[in-house]
Amino acid sequence: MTGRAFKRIPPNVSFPALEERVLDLWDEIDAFPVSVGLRPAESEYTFYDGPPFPTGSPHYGNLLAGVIKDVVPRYWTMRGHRVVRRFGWDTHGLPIEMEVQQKLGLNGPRDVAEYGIDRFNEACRAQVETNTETWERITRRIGRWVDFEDDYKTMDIEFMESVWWVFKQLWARDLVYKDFKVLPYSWGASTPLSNFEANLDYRDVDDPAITVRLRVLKSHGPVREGDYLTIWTTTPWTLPGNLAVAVGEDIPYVAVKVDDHRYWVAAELADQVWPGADQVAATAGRDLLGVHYDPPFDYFEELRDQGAFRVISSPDVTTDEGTGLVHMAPAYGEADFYALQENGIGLMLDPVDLEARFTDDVPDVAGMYVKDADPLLMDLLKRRGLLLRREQIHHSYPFCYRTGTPLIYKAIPTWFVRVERFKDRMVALNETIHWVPDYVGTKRFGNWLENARDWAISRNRYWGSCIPVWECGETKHAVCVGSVDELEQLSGVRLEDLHKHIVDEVTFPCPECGRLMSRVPEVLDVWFDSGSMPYAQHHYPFEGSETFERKFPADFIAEGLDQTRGWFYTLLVLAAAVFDDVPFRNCVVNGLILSEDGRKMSKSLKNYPDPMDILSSYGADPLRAYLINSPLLRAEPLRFSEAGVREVTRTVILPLWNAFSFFTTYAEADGITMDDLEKAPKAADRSELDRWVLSVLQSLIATVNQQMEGYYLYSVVPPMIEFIDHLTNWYIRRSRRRFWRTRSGDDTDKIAAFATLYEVLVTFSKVIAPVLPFVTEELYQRMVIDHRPAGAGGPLSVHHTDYPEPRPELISAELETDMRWVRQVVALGRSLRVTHGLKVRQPLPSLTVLTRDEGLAESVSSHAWLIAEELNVKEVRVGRDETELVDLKIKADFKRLGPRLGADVKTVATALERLDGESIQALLAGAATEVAGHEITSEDVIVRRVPKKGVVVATQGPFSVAIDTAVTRALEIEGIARELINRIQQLRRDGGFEVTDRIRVKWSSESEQIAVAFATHEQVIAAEVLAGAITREPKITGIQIDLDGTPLSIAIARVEQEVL
RNA sequence: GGGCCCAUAGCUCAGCCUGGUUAGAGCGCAUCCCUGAUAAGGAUGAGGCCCCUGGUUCAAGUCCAGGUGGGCCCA
Repeated sequence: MTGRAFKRIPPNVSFPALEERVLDLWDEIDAFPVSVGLRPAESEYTFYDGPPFPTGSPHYGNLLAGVIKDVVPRYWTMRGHRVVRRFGWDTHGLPIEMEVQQKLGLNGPRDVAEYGIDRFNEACRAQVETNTETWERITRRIGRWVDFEDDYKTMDIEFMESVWWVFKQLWARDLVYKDFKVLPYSWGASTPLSNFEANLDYRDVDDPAITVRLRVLKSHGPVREGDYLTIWTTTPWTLPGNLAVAVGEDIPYVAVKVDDHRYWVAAELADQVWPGADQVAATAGRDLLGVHYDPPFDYFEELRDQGAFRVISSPDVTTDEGTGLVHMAPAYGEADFYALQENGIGLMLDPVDLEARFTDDVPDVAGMYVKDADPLLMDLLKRRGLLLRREQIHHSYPFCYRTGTPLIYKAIPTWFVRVERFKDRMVALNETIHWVPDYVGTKRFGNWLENARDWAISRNRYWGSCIPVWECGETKHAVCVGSVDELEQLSGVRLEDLHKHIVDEVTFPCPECGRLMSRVPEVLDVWFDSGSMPYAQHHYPFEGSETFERKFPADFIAEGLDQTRGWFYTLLVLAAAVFDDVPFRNCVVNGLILSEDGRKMSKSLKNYPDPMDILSSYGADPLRAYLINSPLLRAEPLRFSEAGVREVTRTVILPLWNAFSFFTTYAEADGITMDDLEKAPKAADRSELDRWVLSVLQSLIATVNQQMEGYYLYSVVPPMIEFIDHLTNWYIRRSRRRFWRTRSGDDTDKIAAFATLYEVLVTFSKVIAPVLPFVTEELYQRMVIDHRPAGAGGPLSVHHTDYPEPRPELISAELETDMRWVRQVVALGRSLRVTHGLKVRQPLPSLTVLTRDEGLAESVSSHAWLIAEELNVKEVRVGRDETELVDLKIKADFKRLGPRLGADVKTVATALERLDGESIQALLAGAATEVAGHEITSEDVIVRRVPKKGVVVATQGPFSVAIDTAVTRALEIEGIARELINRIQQLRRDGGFEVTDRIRVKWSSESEQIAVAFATHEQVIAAEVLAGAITREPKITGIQIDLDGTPLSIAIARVEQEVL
């Protein structure tokens, strides 16, 4: 035990500076690794880090994810589990490639090829390394404990080899296939984009819109040879790729006669396309099916033999715009592609290369960029007599968010995972995952799974994991390679890097024909990396199988709502396909952080404060609590506001700090030591206020544990704020005097108070430590570590301690209820004083609580002294007869009567309101009354209390509070004495006196009242202001004070204690 | 176009699942108080077509349908 007294902690503090010191302390004592190592390996609680792209610097979204991924592991660590936290880096993919392209001044794949894929990929690798530094700095600053040394990067060979293994598992289960897919395609980046990427940059632009006629070759049903089909398109460049025209089977079509020609068009659009023209024939779309026509261009005439150039059916045809006959080019529209396949035209025709230039198959425009070819193609159509109309349309069109070039839709050979085959299993597995909030899992993610489509996993890029498939150019035989060893066996080459520029060099003979096989050119979607991380981070199954098995599935992951289709999905796809298991058991999903104006945070708009600035002016603790205690944790968006961060400092951190400062101030003043606290009576024997605050604390612990166990992080901070209110605005406020009682024979109560506050502060620090790791650490260091005897063992950090668990023996529901009533009575009493202009310093004779509720009456009378002291009244009475001061009004209890009386409830309610006082009394006394034909008892009504005119009464719920305002002469004098105390205290403060300084008071005044007050209450005044002597002087040069209109001079001076 | 979510005080949000007749909190604002925690703390007050329109019901902020506006994801 240590006999060293507590040292005063000043109330003013710079939290950011404090946090920096705590960070250094953590480094010094290896706090994070020790916190992991302290817990037994068998108790492992697994957490997967969702790897971020190390592009740019981290934004609030990353910080939020980081905070959640810190709070939960800190909690479970304190609950006794080992939580290993490896940082993960998502190092591949378009974001990095684009960053590097810009840096190197490369525009698109042609430049990359010229620059050299090897040099390019190495540049990407270097870029990743440079970006990681900022991340480490800000992650450390926000207090996130995560291991940057034992991290994993998706570009490490071990990781990439496991990805190959995962791919091969799919391959072996026949879950991989190759097909065309029409994708948004950026010719600037020479790559297909995801739909998400395609949506990033829509712009309003002008495009051509042309109406074209196609000649019918042969009569067919209502259609005659020489008729024309009318089609409409905004992408003339797709016309050379035309293979069919689609109609809706149930859409009515008509032929109109113009200049002796018959034009087919949807009936609904006929007037728009051919205003005023005569309709000479009509039929349903289904009768047009099979009509042969002459294509707009004749480059691919030979395809007619394979079924092209006829009218087909498509459910996607609408009559919203155009002509109701839709030009179909399988390479440039997803709907086109499927419609043609459905109609047995399995052809692919794509005369456009990967840089969006026409191939030599279209000699008229060969080599031209497709959009530039539009005018030429239109001229050609005109010359062929097919162009009916040429207009401009203003519409929004997608652009590549990276290169700013217009996107086109284009069929790309693509590798797919057959997700549809096992999606039902995924749905079933998902039902076993605990999602917070739950609707994200059941609705949003569940629905998404039910509609899951096969996953396109290939990308035509450079910096990524390779698709480990080698193909023979001759026989098309394909071999999937699942490891470095396997590749070595096949090729004799042992690779030490698995990136494209290395792997593509490796070839081996085809087992079927003996010619060389080479790797397919595509790399994998980066999401394949992310989804493989449970296995690949441990280099499973090549090593670490035991580790992997222990850590799969994860107990907990957390990411943003936008990952529903991203990480959450790919994790589940691969886990379900390869292990038939869930990849994680609990998932916390957070919402999106918007700027204060409700828009997206945008670097270019600068509509939000820099995260690092917030951290250095407010600190990490308030930012963490602000983010955790926000709609974000319900997966709803938050408008980020600096004021919100400040608010947390004021409502949570400062009060806690003030309580801490209060304790140390008086502990120092009194020379309190740990030895003293050890001698405190045990909790059950302490005063009621002590037992109450300990009970409230235990209840808080129960609540917080329950919420944390359910991952309901959003329910954690509000009860903590409530507790802080109980602690500071009631416990400390009402206990203050107990802390500054001077040393005497019986210090038991004072020591009990100190011990209680000590226990509360230390325990509460542990409770809130996962959310506010810094300030709680400081408190723990000063309160616990500084007073630990040299050589004694024990946790070196609050984060090494065990999380508090509720001690039921300390909880008293009854006491908590009592105090709730007391605080309500006090609130009403305060309100009465304020509304009637009765200062609290003026003592009043009495306060009366009126209620019919016996329990409430009991609570109040057994705590009368508390209320009296707080409200400065001489006596607190409890009365049962409310009618002296309030009028009782009753109202129907609709909730009870409604179901019983149905429509009659209204009549009864009206009748009840008209009841006279006597009947009300009788009813409330227990008599049943007949009202409007129904029997009504006191149970059926709600009582309202209205203060009578002319009394000082306030009511709330089941009780009323009245104050006697008659101020006697004695009370008036006492009030003045309290004013005097107040002024002298003010002088002490202004004079910069220590709370322990003794003083001498001299005063001078003409007022008899003041003289009487000093004389009558000299003892009290002297004791309150620590004055040894109070003397009246005829005239002094003290400070002039105006006491409610009466002039007064007071002078105080510090005196040595001996003088007392 | 589809799925999911959101809309309540000037601002940020509870309440809605389980309907009940005076809709709450915090911030901000105004007025005031207290202070042996003092660059804190507290009280009181003003401030609401609970997005709109229908429906169900004795009764709708709450349940249902349809709109409007916003967000995320997907077409």
